[in-house]
Amino acid sequence: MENRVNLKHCVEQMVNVDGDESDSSQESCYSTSTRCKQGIQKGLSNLKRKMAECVDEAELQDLRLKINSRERRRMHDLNSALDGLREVMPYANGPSVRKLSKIATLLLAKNYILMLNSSLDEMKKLVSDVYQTHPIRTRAPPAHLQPPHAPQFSPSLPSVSNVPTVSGASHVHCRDLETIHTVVSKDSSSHMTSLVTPHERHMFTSRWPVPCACSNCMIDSMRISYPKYPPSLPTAPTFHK
DNA sequence: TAGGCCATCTGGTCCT
DNA sequence: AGGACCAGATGGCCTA
Repeated sequence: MENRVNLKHCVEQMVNVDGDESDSSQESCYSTSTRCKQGIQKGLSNLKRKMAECVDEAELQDLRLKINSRERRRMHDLNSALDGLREVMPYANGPSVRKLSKIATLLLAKNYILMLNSSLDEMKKLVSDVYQTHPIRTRAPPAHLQPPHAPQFSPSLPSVSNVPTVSGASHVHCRDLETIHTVVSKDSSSHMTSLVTPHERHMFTSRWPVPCACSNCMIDSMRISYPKYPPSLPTAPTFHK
């Protein structure tokens, strides 16, 4: 926090710089920020004007605290929203499981939405096929009786309840899971039980290249979406307590 | 110990 | 004018 020194002094310097462009004292405060320099060249910003008006040190301090508090609250709200997102993700939610990082949460959410959309399309196609195969015996319900939303059941969808909870694992990949999961599907239970991991189930049952929601597949997508970030991407996401 | 992730502070910019 | 949003900087904590 070396640069957080003497607010009053900095503001005074800013004002001086605006009054006299040849003043080199701006370098002491803003040598690290080109954006600040650009702002100085444009003239007094609202904030600078406001802070310059605060002749009293205590008044200036109060203003700073107020702004800091607002920003803190804004970031807390953002984090709360991210927590809410984590809760509905098809991933371990147990108390002993480390939290997904922010970037991992967002990318997993994106993949999950893609997966849900594809599952929905697949379901629509299956329903359409059924009605075409048995046009007489199976008749579509009247339009006014049809539900407004897509059916909730999807045999190929690794829903929140389907995806296993792995406690205490810092690096989780669907291929690494040793637990045998019994897929609750009346139509395909015979062969589905032999697929031991969610990843295998996913790859077996997905008709299209739907992204798998497991952490490692998600990281693969991170590499595609963010070729430059992070500079040295781990092979699996890290988790926090 | 290096690197990743995070919270916080800070000033600029934009919007209402 | 005030607040929201954004990005840069910094330091702390944790893990491999």
